[in-house]
Amino acid sequence: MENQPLHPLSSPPLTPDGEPDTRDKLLEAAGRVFAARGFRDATVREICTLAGANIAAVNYHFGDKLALYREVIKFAGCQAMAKYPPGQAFNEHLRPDDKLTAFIRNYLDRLLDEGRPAWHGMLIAREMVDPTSILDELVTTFVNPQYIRLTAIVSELLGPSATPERVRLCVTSVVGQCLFYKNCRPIVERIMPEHEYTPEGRERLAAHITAFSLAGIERIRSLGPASTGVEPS
Amino acid sequence: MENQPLHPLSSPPLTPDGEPDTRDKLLEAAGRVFAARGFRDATVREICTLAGANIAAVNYHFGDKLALYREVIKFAGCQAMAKYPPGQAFNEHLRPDDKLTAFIRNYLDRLLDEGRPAWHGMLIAREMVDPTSILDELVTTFVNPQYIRLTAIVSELLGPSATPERVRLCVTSVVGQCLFYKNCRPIVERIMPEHEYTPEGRERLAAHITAFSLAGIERIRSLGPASTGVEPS
Amino acid sequence: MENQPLHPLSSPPLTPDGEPDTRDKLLEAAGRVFAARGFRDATVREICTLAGANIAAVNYHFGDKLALYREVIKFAGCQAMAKYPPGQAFNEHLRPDDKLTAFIRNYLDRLLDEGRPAWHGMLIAREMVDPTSILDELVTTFVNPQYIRLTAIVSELLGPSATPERVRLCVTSVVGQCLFYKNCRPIVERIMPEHEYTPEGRERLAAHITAFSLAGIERIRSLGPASTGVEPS
Amino acid sequence: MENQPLHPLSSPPLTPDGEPDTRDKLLEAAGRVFAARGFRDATVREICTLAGANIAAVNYHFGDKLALYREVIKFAGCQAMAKYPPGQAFNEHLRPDDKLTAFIRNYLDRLLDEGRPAWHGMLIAREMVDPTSILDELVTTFVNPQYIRLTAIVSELLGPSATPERVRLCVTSVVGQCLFYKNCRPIVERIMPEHEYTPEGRERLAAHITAFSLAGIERIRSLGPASTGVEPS
DNA sequence: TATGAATGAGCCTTCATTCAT
DNA sequence: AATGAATGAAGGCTCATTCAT
Repeated sequence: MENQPLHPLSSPPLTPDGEPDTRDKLLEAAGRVFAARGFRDATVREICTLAGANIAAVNYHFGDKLALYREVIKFAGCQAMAKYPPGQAFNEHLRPDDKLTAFIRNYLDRLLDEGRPAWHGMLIAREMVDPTSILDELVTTFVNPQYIRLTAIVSELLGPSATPERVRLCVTSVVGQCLFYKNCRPIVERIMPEHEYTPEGRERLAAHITAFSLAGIERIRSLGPASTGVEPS
Repeated sequence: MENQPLHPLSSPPLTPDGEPDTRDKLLEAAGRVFAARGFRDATVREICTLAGANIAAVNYHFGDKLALYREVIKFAGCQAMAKYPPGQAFNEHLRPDDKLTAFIRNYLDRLLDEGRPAWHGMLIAREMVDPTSILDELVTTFVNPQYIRLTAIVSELLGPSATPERVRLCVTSVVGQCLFYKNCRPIVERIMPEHEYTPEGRERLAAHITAFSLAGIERIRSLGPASTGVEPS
Repeated sequence: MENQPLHPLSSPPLTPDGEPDTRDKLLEAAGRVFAARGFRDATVREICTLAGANIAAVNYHFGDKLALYREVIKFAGCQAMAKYPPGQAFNEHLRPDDKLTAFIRNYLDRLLDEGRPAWHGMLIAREMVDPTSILDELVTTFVNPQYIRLTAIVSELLGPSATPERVRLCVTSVVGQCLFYKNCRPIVERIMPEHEYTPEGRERLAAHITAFSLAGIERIRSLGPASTGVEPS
Repeated sequence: MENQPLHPLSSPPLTPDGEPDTRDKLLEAAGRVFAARGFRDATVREICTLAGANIAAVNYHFGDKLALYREVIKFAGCQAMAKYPPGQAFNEHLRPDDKLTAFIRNYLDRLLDEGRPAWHGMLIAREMVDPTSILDELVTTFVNPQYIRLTAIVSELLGPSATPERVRLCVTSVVGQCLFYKNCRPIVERIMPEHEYTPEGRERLAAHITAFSLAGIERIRSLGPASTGVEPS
């Protein structure tokens, strides 16, 4: 809510010509501004100023503010995927628990990165609170593939007798633990300031979530066949 | 982003005098509008119209829009706590695992309620994305007591040898699982539409998270003394 | 196309309090600006400035520019009718040719007045070139009653055997002669500068059109029964 | 005010080279756009798009938007005259009343044509409401010759004793009847939808106006010598 | 010769806030 | 105690025009 001006810190990606495209500069600037202010609070003026472009540049290159927003989200999503490619997370030849380890590690890396790809998570988080028409597109492109992969891993760990509901619940248990540090960062910083948002902290976090989740999944598996996945203990 | 008008559904809380205070009507209306649109997108005009008050009423009664927002968040927080009092969640005489069961149940109820107290969670979720100066106050009043209680429960389950970091990680694992359904509801509805946001669904969800978490905590406990809670694999 | 500033010449209608309403001042100013520039070229800024009001006044009092335009047209139409009431033009007890005389006189007066009611004609003329959704409303309210009256008069003059088409053609012959001086004034001023747009000139014009039209109508009447209203002479 | 896209219906006039000039395509496109939207509402972008030319083509070929407008009006005027050449209307060997018949017929044809030459009338009509500096030029080139011819015809019909004012008034009576159907078409369509804007309708209309006007002129002639053309009743 | 990226002025509208009553 | 008329800053967007290529 309290606005402080954004400074042109990191240099935008240069074209081989040595000068970055105006379009790319706008994408870069818009990414930062949208992430910092949200769609509504972000102003086209600030974006253009930050990009060193004219006020009409957004309209010329993207049509309008919303179309720019769409492009930025796609752009940021691709950058995030490019910086942290799935790698071992999608390797079918690992042991099931190693698959989960790899998945969680990769997921947390992408989620908690501090660099430019961080926009993506920020923007998705905003969509969560203020869903836009592009949320569907976002889900299809970026969320769904991850969900399918994690479902496969968890299914394998739960064994063939697991009901779909149990699989689903376990999947969300894993994802929820990861997302907490992303979504609730302001609270984490206030209530547990000792938590380290560093690569090392991320590594320890990944190890914890993996251990915790494997135990949880095993327990659910041990409950045996059930219609609801929930029995009185 | 797409705005649809808010209808005056539930009658505002009447004062014993029979006529609800203009101030209260504003609080009521503002709660709904802020929750539906966010701070920035909410307009003073809509709030006043919904409250049946004059356009200048907000400034008259609260000073300005931000001050009204503060009041609303406190107001909504108290309502949420009133509707779902901690109950057994703070009962010291239960067995540790029953304490956790009670806590998770109570927390989920408050989090996923569909009625008026839902504003509170909505507003906190917005604060998470757009932290305001009132977030500190919010954390102190509503979040901290819950955090302390859950830390105590988890500490008891982990045993005396658990490091603070391990306690903290387990606490967030529990909370993260619960919050996911609140924070990421738009995604849940798209990617797993079979999930039921009903009292029954909530009950099954609580049972799952409790079982999953108890197993996770036991596993972490079994790791034995460690400085970091993470062992080299 | 060439814009020259409008000066606050005539004082707006004062309320009994001595100070004209802002709303009325806006109506007054908008009437002049719309008439001078057309809907599109007129700017809300100029209107507000001329009215001595704030730029947001239009939005506050009328909603938006188009709604203001609607009000202005109604306002101007009522003023025009008030300044030149039908009078004898609708008197049923006159001889038919006197009815026509009265009608043409009244019509020309309203059409060619130089004062504030002139906006009305100007605005209708603009609607003719750039029809807006309010043209229908305009036709119903102001044009239709006149058309019905003139049709009655002409019918009486043509006698009972006249076909509807003949009546219609004669009506438009009368109206067309009158409107020419309104619609094509810029051409009249260039091609026949000796024409006087004065009350006296109007009087002579009315006499001419009446004489010319009565002869025309009689001729059409004398053609006798016919299916098309047009026979080889 | 309500804009609907213009479709590239008729093929632009090809040069003998086989490929229409960009300049001509612009003229063609501009004619349609200016006629449909008016000078101000027409956008250079739409004109260029419709012409399949670059956005900068207008400024390159014509200097600016206004200069293009001038060219278009001349262009359209020549086309209209080419499609409906005066023919018998300027034949000196006809009987006076046949001259009038021919003139009215030719004038209505040019006025109410539905094809490309219709732009001309449309554009002149717009000039009537929003006179531009090119109106003078327009009057000199296209209006004046017609006016002179009609004046001659009417003078002959009125006889040598007719005052200039009487001649003038009769001329405008004739012209006014014709222009009504052009200028007030939106009203005609609303108030007398049975009127047919077809070649047959035009023929009947011409016959009516001719008969009506001849009678009117004869009546004025019969009034005898007078200084004003108007006698006290 | 012709293009398309880029400009900057200006328009309509929205909105929180103020002020006289 | 409360109102409603009025304000002014700012936002998104459009459009004719320019300029380097």
